Amino acid sequence: MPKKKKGPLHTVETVGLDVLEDTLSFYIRSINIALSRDLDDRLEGLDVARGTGKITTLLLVDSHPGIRPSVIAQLIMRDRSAMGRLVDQMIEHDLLTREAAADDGRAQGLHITEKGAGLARKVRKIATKQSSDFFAGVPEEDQKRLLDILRRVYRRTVGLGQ
Amino acid sequence: MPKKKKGPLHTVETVGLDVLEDTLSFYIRSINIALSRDLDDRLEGLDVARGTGKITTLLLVDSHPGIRPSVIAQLIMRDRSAMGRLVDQMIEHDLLTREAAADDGRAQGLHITEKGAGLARKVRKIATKQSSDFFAGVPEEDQKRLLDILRRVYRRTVGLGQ
DNA sequence: GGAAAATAGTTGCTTTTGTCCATCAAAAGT
DNA sequence: ACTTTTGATGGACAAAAGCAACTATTTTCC
Repeated sequence: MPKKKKGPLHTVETVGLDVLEDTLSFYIRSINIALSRDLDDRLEGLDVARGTGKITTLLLVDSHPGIRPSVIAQLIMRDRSAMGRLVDQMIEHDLLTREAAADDGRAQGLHITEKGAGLARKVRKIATKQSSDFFAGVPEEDQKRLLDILRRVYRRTVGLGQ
Repeated sequence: MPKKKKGPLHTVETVGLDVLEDTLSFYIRSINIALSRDLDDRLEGLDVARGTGKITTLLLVDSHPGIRPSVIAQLIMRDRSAMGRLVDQMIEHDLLTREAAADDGRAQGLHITEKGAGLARKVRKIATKQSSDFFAGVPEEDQKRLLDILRRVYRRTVGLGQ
């Protein structure tokens, strides 16, 4: 009979997650934390640290010149004031420019700068690399399926038809 | 020929997500936001609002009496000081109690209160309900597979053997 | 044509949260 | 005995998110 090891009853290895074991929210939340930290590390010093939406904003402005802040806000589920501040930051870092929209006096159009475009290229690589790293060991087919499901859930949540 | 509709070039419906379209982090982040807000709504007034780890803590303490704060901290990926404050809050709300661990003078064991146990029962229902609501329209089999993948990624991230 | 409602954006404020750092006590390893 | 980890606490600080109020423009609709 093995010697009784003294120590805590419940350790990280032995505890079950209760009902959370089969629940979306727990995993999503945890993985989100892990993913964010990891991304911060990978973006070290890249002017776009702390993924509060900067990455999405950067890429969207790069691929959709003239896009409006409010559109991005909806996509990243933030309110306009937060979005405004985000844009301020990025302009200070010389990643974007802001112009009045031609057709609507209330709105603005965002445009990428040279520096922003360069950064966008790097960020694209990093983001896709991270994704595939986290998927290490998961069969290609499952990856696709997972992304598919998440995409569907996301689109429904944001209020886009499937 | 259809009349040219004036309006912004890029709308929420028409923009693509660039490279993020196929990237884990974006969806995880967004869905996390949506999920958190939704959960807050469902937990309205339930003493465990704002899901910063309270839910996980509550359930874990309920199903693992005597569990230590530091173990929970690891599972929810927070540092001990944040965890301590979390426990403080929950003790104030009379959901938990804190005792010195019998076998280790530094450590504590957490225990659930009556009130906490009652809340845990409600929270379990709410959490599973939310999960299935978000999965609406996704075939059972895919749900299982998705959770499976997320579980694997999570366990690896926290540092548990597969 | 004009009043009312909706939309885009900005600003200020408050609250929450998380992180960093130092400290202290106990345990484990040498 | 000593040094090094580990568990927990407290303070200070910074980032971030949510709210509400306000301006300016546009759209709606009577």
